[in-house]
Amino acid sequence: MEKKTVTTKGINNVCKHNIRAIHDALDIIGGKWKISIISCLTFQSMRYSELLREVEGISGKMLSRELKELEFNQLIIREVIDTQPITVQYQLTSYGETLKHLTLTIADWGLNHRKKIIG
Amino acid sequence: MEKKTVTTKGINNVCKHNIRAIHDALDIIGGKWKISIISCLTFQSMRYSELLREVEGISGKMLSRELKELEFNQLIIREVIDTQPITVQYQLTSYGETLKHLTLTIADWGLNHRKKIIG
DNA sequence: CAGTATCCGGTTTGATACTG
DNA sequence: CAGTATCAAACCGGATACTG
Repeated sequence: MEKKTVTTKGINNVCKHNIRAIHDALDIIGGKWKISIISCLTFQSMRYSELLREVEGISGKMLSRELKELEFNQLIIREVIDTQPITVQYQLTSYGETLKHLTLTIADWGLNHRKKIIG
Repeated sequence: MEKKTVTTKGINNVCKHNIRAIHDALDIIGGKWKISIISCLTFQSMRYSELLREVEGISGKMLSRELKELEFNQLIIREVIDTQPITVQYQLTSYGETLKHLTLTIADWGLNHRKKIIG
């Protein structure tokens, strides 16, 4: 029951605890493009081809793969619209919207970082 | 000057703008382990071997590689302590500490996510 | 202790061509 | 339009052995 030992253990537990939580989060949103896609859909729902244009650098293969995973994890909904030819609209679920704060936090930091290194 | 056009362009610009910012951020903190390492060092500075224990699953090779990159980007400081044998202490820079909010946000979401899927 | 060097299989990713 | 199939290249990352 020595105080220092208890404190250290306390910190280490918080640390491991957080790492586990981070790991859980990154399992879902940790891909190379997922945060970007979610961020996009935060502003408005979009079609496949729109996302392809908006998410700079992503290939079609990667986009459909990442979308599939996001859908599987119930962060987005895929809606097929019966036009000719068909179009597909992607939108965040309400669960996906719980990531809004997270994506904004990352974007904020990235913006400040760019300011810092580019000046 | 039609209103709808202006609005749409505005949204798209915000979208691309955010994606660029996210991309900038992920360049720095997007590795498999970086957020976890930073989260760890948020609580206290640590030695190499302590990090190896705390960051579950990481290998020595990956840890030193990630630490090198974090140091290069001035998020952490590596301090060699002249014991016998030498020990090395890693700590966040004040710039690295600007990531505190971000890591907590991710950990929070991950925690809630675990609650959701495990119940 | 705190790493580095090497080997090597597995995964990720891009380019391109193709489909309904 | 919204994808899928296939191949090849690049990268990731573990195990092991080694160094100062």
